[in-house]
Amino acid sequence: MKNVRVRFAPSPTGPLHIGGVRTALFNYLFAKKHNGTFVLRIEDTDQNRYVANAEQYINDSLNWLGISADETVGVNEKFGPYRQSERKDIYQKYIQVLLDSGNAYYAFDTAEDLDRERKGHEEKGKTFIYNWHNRERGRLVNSLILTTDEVQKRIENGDKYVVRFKSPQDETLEMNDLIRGNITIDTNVLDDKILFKSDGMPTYHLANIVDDYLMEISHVIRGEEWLPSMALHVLLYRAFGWSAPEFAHLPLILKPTGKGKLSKRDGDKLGFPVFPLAYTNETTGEVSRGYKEDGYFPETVINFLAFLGWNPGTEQEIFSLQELVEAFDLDRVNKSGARFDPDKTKWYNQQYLQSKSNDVLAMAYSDILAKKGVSTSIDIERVVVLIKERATFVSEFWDLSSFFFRSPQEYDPKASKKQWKPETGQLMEQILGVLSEIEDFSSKNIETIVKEWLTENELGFGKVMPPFRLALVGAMSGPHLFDIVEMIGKEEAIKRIETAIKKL
RNA sequence: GGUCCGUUCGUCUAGGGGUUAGGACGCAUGGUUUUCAUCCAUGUAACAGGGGUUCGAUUCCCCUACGGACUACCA
Repeated sequence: MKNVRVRFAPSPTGPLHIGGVRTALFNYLFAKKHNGTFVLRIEDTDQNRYVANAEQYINDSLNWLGISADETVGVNEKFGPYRQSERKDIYQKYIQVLLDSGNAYYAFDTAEDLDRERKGHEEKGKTFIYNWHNRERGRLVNSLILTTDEVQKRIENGDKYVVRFKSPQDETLEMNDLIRGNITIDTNVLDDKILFKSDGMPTYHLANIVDDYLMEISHVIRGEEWLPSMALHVLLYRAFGWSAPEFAHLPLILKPTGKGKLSKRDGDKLGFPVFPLAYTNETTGEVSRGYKEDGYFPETVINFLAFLGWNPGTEQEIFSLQELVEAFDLDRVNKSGARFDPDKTKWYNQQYLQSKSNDVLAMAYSDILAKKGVSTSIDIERVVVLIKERATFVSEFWDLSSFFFRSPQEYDPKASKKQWKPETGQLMEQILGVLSEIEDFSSKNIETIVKEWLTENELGFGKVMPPFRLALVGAMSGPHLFDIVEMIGKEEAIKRIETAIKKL
């Protein structure tokens, strides 16, 4: 494939949803697979919805995931500027081209008039389409109906106007989508879309086509919500006399349950993030959780996102970013929407957590301990070795290992009732004696000696070991008991047993 | 309502004219661990329905149903 250039073109209206992140990822993978260029363009043509910190958020998210753009604001600005708000004069120039060639026209209809038309049609069970059906009826006010003089007068008069695309009549458009194949559309059902707004800004449609052309975009990979606009876009390329890029429309990410596409509310309701990074809405102060802050690794997010709508056709499910680049292929992207499954994301994180080296995990855990104000002489890495296999998130480490750093604050009531019998105290007194005499306080040695003692005295394992664990841990869970004994040391072990005897 | 797109286990999906329709998550059971978790094994469960085409259709075609997107001077 020659000179692949793709773009991710979000509008900075808030935090980047994982659906958007997935689109960015697929663009990135496709670009890298073909030694191409991944462009990030900021589509900020809607001044009303603009959110100041959103652009930074987009960059931070892509950086965290390791899929930063090759070209964007401040980076290799070969075709800049990369913010559409800074390209106004360019659009002005190109809309004039369309006006001159008769592919676009001025329209003076007010929003209220159009609303009335829509409602009127609706009441009659009809659909209002702003195109040749209505152009000639005289109810619309535009340069196709008005004389040149009238148009001129209105503009000079300062009348608000928009520029609309003049869509062709009676034509069947055949288009190709890399994922969906042939798509046919009758141009008679097409709206004469607004290309230029009365505030002097282009709409998405115009800006998008002009920029993709000028930035030499070869493949447009975007969400399925754009499929209905594809005809307009193809027509625009034709009107300009440009050859259109290839299109690929990605399937949507759907709610885990119920109807519709994944939204922020689903995350709130079911308890999972829908954003890569936590985000604070500056006006409402509302905080949305993020995958990063929830303890997911960037590899996890990349991996599960890649598998939403794509698969390699093999049984391999764990892919690094580099492996994804090699395996990725638009041919293997699905057509239908994928329901989001939070359970599977956890499974991915567990897989990645297990594959992390102990010192890396120990470092992450040290940070958590420091924040909790826990200081210890215990080797954190040794703790990590003992607990990591039962964890999905680093954030679970504390609950899995707090007993290494401090004696039990309380005893699990259910376990106490079941394991601590009237004669248990006596047995624990005995084990105290056994422990205090052990010189080589290593897990193996303690285990051997305690087991010998149990056998010699014909004591049941089930009578001694569970309360022993309860005394040290406070619950019936945790790593191998003798590993815990070794780790906390003789003195502490004895202390904990004494406390348990008193308390239980 | 209109237009377009889609439909394989609960979920993500593989497959594709003749298969015991495969894998993963989840769930269940058993084993390991005299704890819990992990791990391992096993099980659970699907081609939306109806017509064609064909010797044969889950696979190709049509219809219906259902789902989704779009239908803004938002992207």
